[in-house]
Amino acid sequence: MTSAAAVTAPRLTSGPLTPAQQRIITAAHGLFADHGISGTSLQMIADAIGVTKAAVYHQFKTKEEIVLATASAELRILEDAVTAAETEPSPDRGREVLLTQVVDIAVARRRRATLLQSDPVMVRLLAEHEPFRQLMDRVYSLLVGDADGDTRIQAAMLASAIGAAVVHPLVIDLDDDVLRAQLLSFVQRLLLVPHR
Amino acid sequence: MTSAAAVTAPRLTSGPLTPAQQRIITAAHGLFADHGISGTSLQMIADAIGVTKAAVYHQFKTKEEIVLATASAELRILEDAVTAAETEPSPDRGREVLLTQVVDIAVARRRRATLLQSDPVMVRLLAEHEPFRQLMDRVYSLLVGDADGDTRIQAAMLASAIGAAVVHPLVIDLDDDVLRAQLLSFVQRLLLVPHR
Amino acid sequence: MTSAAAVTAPRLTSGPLTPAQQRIITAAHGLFADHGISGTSLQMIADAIGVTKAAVYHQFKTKEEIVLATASAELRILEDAVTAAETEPSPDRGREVLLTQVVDIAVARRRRATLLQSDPVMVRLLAEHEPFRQLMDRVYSLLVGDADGDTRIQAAMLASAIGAAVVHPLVIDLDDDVLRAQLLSFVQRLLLVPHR
Amino acid sequence: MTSAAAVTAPRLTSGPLTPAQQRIITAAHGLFADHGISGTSLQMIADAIGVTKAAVYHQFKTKEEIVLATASAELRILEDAVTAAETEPSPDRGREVLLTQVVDIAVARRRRATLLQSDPVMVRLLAEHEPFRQLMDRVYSLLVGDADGDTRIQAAMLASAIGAAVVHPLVIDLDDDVLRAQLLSFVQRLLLVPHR
DNA sequence: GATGAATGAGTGTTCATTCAT
DNA sequence: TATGAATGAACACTCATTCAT
Repeated sequence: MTSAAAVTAPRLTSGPLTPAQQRIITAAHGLFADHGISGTSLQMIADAIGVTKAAVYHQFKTKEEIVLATASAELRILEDAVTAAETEPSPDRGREVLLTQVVDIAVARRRRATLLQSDPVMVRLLAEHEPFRQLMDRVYSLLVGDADGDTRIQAAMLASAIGAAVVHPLVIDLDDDVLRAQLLSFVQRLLLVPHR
Repeated sequence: MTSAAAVTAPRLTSGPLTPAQQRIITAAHGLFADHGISGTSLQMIADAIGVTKAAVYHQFKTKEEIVLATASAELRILEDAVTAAETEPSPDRGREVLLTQVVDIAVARRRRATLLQSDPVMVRLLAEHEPFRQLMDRVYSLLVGDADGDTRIQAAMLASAIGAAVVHPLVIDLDDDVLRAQLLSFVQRLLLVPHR
Repeated sequence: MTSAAAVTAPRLTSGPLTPAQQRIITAAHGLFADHGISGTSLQMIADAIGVTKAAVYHQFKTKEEIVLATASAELRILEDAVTAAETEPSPDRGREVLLTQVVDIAVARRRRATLLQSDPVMVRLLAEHEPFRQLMDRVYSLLVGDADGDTRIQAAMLASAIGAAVVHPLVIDLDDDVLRAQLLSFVQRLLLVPHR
Repeated sequence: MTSAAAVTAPRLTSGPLTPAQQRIITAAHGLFADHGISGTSLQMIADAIGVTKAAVYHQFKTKEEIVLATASAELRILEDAVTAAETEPSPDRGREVLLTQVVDIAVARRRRATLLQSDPVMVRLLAEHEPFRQLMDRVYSLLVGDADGDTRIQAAMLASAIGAAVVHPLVIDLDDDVLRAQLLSFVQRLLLVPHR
């Protein structure tokens, strides 16, 4: 059932990026994370990779397209995790698999990942773009499923908390492996241990 | 000890705001939350309250001052909670008092609160401004104390979870009381359940 | 009947222009006539009157607004002629009065007038803006009335001849009075000589 | 005499256009008529025929060359009419033949023809390019010849009026044959019937 | 307290054009 | 023949900010 959904779910993006496009979105992503999307100009992106603004525009028709491409690059990784989780037989296992993978992704990508959750421009874009909405629907469906109210909220909080926690000042200089282990332990404790 | 710090800690802002200033930062805060700080122009703020740009400049010398004022308004509430927590005799009690209050604040103010954590402009401002840094030091000191890595991650998770969870799509339409109860439960489980 | 229409007909523009706005549209009109509307940049307009682009934008929100204002200035004169013609008791007299006045206007303003008929940007603007469309309806109603195809062509010839002739290279250096007399003669012969 | 001039007059353009070039100037002409020359970009032209900008540049070295080519295509038809008129023995007959043909051309090509008279870019180009100037000299020589002042102006006005009238809103949906017949009748009446 | 006018530097985007392939 | 990548200059427009009134 869950696996059936995975089969028909549309992928996020049109095609692979050219090396030139890759360089642009890599630079853009870093700048977006540092200055916010609105605070990042195309001039800054162009300067960062040593080309002209017009050259950037040759690869992407608009700034929005660049933003979308950075989001896609990030979300494609999440999509794979979701697809994997959807093949799990039980909702509980699916939820656990997804959160475990989310921890991995969040820790591994740290700073970059935050962009997706926090920047208002990105939030609006994700809310408006159908493929993104569909992916988030699948995520929520996995997290929430047929769970009761308490479990729903806890799953949502956990997902958010993981994303936000990995960039928190208190842990910013922590080793990746230590952080990942700790987070996984938290997830299991909070998700699985029944709440008295 | 903790209370001693509170005595000498400098307050966040110069003085109370005039009604005209209040109207400006109220409008600004809403716009910042919607479009980000970089994405909000003084023209938008002026339009939102029906005055001219120059009138806004009459109240605040720069845009940064407006941003600072919106942050101060939010953080002053947090400061009171911190000050209260610092008077508690035991670190454990202090932490609990702080978290309980923070949950209350976060739930009550919901959307507005995110701004402080997420917007890159705000993050930079908070990192650069001494009074903000001192307040955050007090917060972390209360949460973490002289703790090891595990506890730090715990605290980061707590802070992040509270901040992020209250604006999560899955809980955005939840009743305030339900959300507050859930968050408190979440906090307690993270704090109390021993970690093997 | 005709006069009744005049009473209710809406005027073309909102209000009188400030001196600063006047300077802008005067300069703009000349540049539009020389380089076309698309061929005239706001930089050119700003340079022509010795201010910055931003100063121009302080007076008019968009380039289109400037174009509209130049059109309005020109058409307001036409509107007065139309209003006068509409008070004439007989359609024939109304037509004659209008054409006589239009000849005067066209000759007096010469180059500037062409802009309205020829520039594709202006043509589109006039076609889209309701007040302009209404004025042209009144003009055509006066010229054509409930006439058949022949008369329509006659009217089109008249309007075109006047508009086009005044800027024709062969007459461009002609004395105003001579040109006006010729045009009037032309108009009368088109109108009076019966068509077999 | 008039015919002698025709023999030595240089033709307008270098040579016949390749099919690829034809497709380009056909598309360009339509776009020029709709958006003006300044308002038409090479990208628009390339898109209109489904090739790349660079492909267009492979056929024409500059945008000006495209504009020139569209003008040439139009003016070559006029040139034939002029050449025919120049073989007429009497100036009066020459004038009549020319205007008759101009009516035919103007009606048959309608919208496209206006471009030549109205667009400021085209006007400048025609004024600067020697072959165009020579053709216009021949036209004016035919129209004006040794005529007196009145006839000169009338002929000029007629020529202009015909060009402008065929695209006038009042006649835009009229049948070509009806329009042509009417215009011819006007021309004969105004040109030949003596003015009392 | 507030306004209108102005500015210099920037925004995202498009321009005509070139050139290696 | 045609393309894709690139560029410098320009485009319309907005920015935060200043200042005389």
